Amino acid sequence: MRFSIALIPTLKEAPVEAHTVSHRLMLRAGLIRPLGSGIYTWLPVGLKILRKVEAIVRQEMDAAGAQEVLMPAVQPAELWRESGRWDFYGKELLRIRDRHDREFCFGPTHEEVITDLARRELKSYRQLPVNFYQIQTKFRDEIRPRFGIMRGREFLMKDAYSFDMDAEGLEVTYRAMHAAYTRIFKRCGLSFRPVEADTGSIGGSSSHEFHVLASSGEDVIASCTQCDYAANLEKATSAMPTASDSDPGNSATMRLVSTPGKKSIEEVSAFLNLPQSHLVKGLVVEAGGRAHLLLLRGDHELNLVKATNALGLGTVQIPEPGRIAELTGGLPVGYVGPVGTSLPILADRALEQLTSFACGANQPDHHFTDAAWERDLPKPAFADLRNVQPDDPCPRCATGRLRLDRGIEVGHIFKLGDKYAKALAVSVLDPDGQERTPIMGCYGIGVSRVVAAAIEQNHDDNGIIWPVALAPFEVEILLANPNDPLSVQTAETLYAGLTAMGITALLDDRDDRLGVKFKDADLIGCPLRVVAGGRALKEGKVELQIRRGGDPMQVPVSEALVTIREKLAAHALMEQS
RNA sequence: CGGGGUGUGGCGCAGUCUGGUAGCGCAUCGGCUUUGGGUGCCGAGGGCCGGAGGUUCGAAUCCUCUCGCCCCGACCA
Repeated sequence: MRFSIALIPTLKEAPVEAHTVSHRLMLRAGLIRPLGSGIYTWLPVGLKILRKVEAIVRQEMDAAGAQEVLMPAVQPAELWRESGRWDFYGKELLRIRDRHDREFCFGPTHEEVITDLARRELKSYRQLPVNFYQIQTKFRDEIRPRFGIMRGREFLMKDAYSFDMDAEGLEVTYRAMHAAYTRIFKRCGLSFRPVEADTGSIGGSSSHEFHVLASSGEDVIASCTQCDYAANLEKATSAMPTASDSDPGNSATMRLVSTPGKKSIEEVSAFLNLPQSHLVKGLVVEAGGRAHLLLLRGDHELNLVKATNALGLGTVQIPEPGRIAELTGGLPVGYVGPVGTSLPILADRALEQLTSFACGANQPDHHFTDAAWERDLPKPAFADLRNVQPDDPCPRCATGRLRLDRGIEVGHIFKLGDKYAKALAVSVLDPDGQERTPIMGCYGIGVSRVVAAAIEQNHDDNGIIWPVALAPFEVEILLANPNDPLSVQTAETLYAGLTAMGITALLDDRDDRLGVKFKDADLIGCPLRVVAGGRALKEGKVELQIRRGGDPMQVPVSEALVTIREKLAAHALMEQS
């Protein structure tokens, strides 16, 4: 591509509303332009990157035996009513009416459509297992779109849906997808991690997320420093710490102490001169239409997903501050505790080991100290309710410790079970001629999000640093002096030579100063930069520079093509290891 | 949806408090200059100041309504 005639509208400054690195760089490098909240046009260079990701995904899905289809973006409401999601899905579902006033939605996902296809076309166990996928535009009417492409409303997604005869079959398919995803992100040259995930509202028995590691990631993932245990924070658990870690081992009798105005754990801890780990905090939550008291160690943090799962009463909600007083009979926030409360109690399992602790006294401005289970209050039910913390012991191996990293979720695989197949009455005949409901799995990759995530992970102050596998062009040739015939000839020869070798190149042939071209080249971030012309050419050489870093090198013009090919190959190999 | 902010040439902003008919930098176009890190100079084009209504002799500026966008929160593969 020739820069001079291409639409590559680079910007010195990004619009103020763009804060995220990838959002700013995508705008500045001229990859995308906004059209509305959470919707973007992909410009020529940006589209090339998107297509690179698509191609890798497509190749690996095909190689894993999945079949590509393309389903409608617009789906009849009837189908969604059949699965029960028309009412359940909420406002995120963009609903539309046609001229006959019939209801439709713009698909945020395609379980219904694929399941409808399956019930029409799949009749026999001989047709299974099958796995269908598509790469398609989705629309989810997010409450608050943000971070540019990262969390847009319209986005490009690869979604796949598998049908197996039984759980064993699904297990095989699921593993194949796990392996395919691993190959995909590896080939993209990204640093990533598959983690165990909570199955959440979609249900199903098993789930893994694939996260691109980036300090700006929205999600927190825990992983073991010794073994391969990794899970997202919602799901991650730890081995029980040994009792001596936190237990004060105090047998003094329980005392009521005055703690005027001391509401937070920090305040109470400082006031009573006790470590936060010797305090028990009470959190009033609502679930299943009534209030519950959750107990956590003072230095621990509530995990809402775990609490929801443990209570088993539907979503656990944290009430508004005013509402808490209502639920506790007018008690100010900060003094709720387990001693003498009328609320049902669920305690984090870490508390079981505490032989004595301080806690709110259920009266304003007072706490108890040296409270002990069974002596001062009955032992409540215990469950894992907290977020793991760095250095917690690994739940899987004996020796490892957990570390926490930030990640961007780019892929998610699910064992769906028979939820949709049952709702839409899919059945196939088994070898005995009996009707059976197939077991489904679903597998998503946020294709457009991968582009943004790659930038979040690979950039510096000057711009994007593309992995070779995703780069819009593998090489950018800077024509140093457009008015010098020898420079022009060198650049053109290189450009033609690279093209003939199947190496994609961007030729910056604009009538501009070299400095301008350097800036744009850094911004756009092609893996290898070649300067044709200028001082190197005086000695019959061109200058090569790897965008990721290192010293520029000068090579004779005659050797340039071969050297470029070698460097790119070596670089790509390094990125995918 | 709750709270906060913001809308002025393509982008970044000033002007709004204290009404007098719109300005700066970048970008764009023309010319000269420069030519290895967003060169310097001269000149030009481009804005019904988000929209509607109101107050006023006069509104970017004051009032009312409305729309878009951004941030925080809750929510979310």
